[in-house]
Amino acid sequence: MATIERRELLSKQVEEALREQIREGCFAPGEQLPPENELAASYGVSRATVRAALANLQREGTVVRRQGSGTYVTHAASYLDSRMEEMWNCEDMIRALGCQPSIGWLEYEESLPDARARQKLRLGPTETVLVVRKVFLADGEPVIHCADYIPRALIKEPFTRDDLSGNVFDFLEECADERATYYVAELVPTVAEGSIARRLECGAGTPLLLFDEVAYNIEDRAISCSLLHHRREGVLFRVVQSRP
Amino acid sequence: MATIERRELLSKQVEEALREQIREGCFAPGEQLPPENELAASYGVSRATVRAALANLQREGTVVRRQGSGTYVTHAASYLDSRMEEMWNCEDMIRALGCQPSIGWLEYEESLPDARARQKLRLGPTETVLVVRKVFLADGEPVIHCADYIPRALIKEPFTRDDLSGNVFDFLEECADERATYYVAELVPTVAEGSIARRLECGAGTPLLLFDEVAYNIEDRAISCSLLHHRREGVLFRVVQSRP
DNA sequence: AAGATGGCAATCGTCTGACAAGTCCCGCAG
DNA sequence: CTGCGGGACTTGTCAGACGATTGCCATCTT
Repeated sequence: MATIERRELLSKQVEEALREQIREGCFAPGEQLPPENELAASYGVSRATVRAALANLQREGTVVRRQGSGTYVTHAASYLDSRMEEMWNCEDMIRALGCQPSIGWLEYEESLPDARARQKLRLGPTETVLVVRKVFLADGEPVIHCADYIPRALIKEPFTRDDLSGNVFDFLEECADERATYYVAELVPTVAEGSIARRLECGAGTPLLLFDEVAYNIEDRAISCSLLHHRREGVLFRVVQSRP
Repeated sequence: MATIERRELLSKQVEEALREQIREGCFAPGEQLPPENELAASYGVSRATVRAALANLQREGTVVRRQGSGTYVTHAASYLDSRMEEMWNCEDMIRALGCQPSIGWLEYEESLPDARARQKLRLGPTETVLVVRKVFLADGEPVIHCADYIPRALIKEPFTRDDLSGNVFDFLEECADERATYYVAELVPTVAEGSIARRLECGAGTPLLLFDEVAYNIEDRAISCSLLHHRREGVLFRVVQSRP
């Protein structure tokens, strides 16, 4: 059964098109965008649709809008590729740093979840999870230690080791027909120790950033949780906050 | 000259009202919101305005909208108070952790900026900055070491030590008539050492989270930059990412 | 009885046209 | 040269309509 490609919302398409144009430099930071009416005409949509797209770009800080004046591209637009919101998988994260991603190590098992995962995934006492542990390399150097927990009951299709080497959201779409609509990540600064220090090939005491994530589907049910230990000298992520 | 209170956009007011109702539990996670037409009627605005508000709530992950079905409050809504986007100042940050904020130490000076600040603020070689360093306490315990750099030329009003004890954005609005429209924060995991370890009263090697921030006004000019060292066991921040 | 099918109402997405509110610029009077 | 309008332009809001999708329910088929 081939997955039916949901037609994407028009406003989403316009939003992506504008973001792409900004990314490519068609509109430079500081520059004023064409007025909404012109944008609407050039994309062949209504002004309401353009406004929905611009609202999203404004919320993410890519543009600012001033009533009576116009819509302007901000400096923050130059960080479009290294923004946290784009960080839906480790490989893109590594590419955003300008490095080549690869998998350094991978193991998986089916088991009863620990208390933490059971609570995060809201599982019953007998339900099992698929645990996938892997290390991502950036230009050959280990930078992320990742542990994904997926409720076993969700997985409907048989899978191979290869299916697990991508990111967990792609795996869920393929083998569980579940789509992650949003996730909640908790950020905890920590230091390397034990097996994680060993697998990341860094000394105990190296500063790490831990992401403790839970992903939900559109029905608001937890479909996976992950522990991501990030090791990296220098900037790890950028966060842009706007207050229109 | 009293600052003229800009009338806030209607959609922004509706957005804030809805967020408040959700925060207070009038609409629980999982619950369906009234249809857009009803919301519009009950707030006395047009449906377009309600839709603009809902679009923002959706983007921040507080609600999801399903065409043909309705708008639903998500689990992520329960994290509304501990979300990173609300983190425009250290005191709120501490309050979000359930602690009482206070200032433990404060010093300031006017000086030539170091290369880092000069570059971030795009200053000429002779321009000076006001540097404010302080330590925030949560229930009496030091948790944040903060260093703000403000271009001296921006400050038009005389100020006292008290003006500096609030957050930098309030200070800028009062004494420089500048409003921060957005900021870019870079997250760096690090460990305590030297004077920062001493002022945060923690041993060298304690994991810290460093925020390297630059704030911009609506004209996209850098108006301040800050270095924030956060010390805290357990969860520091939550990030919600949605993919509608 | 159980499942498949079709229609219907509810809801969000998009369109159209208009007006209000705010900003910017330029000419004009002083 | 300076200050003051006024008009053109742009974003914000309004109103009403229709299209697209979903969920429900009655009906039909097996």
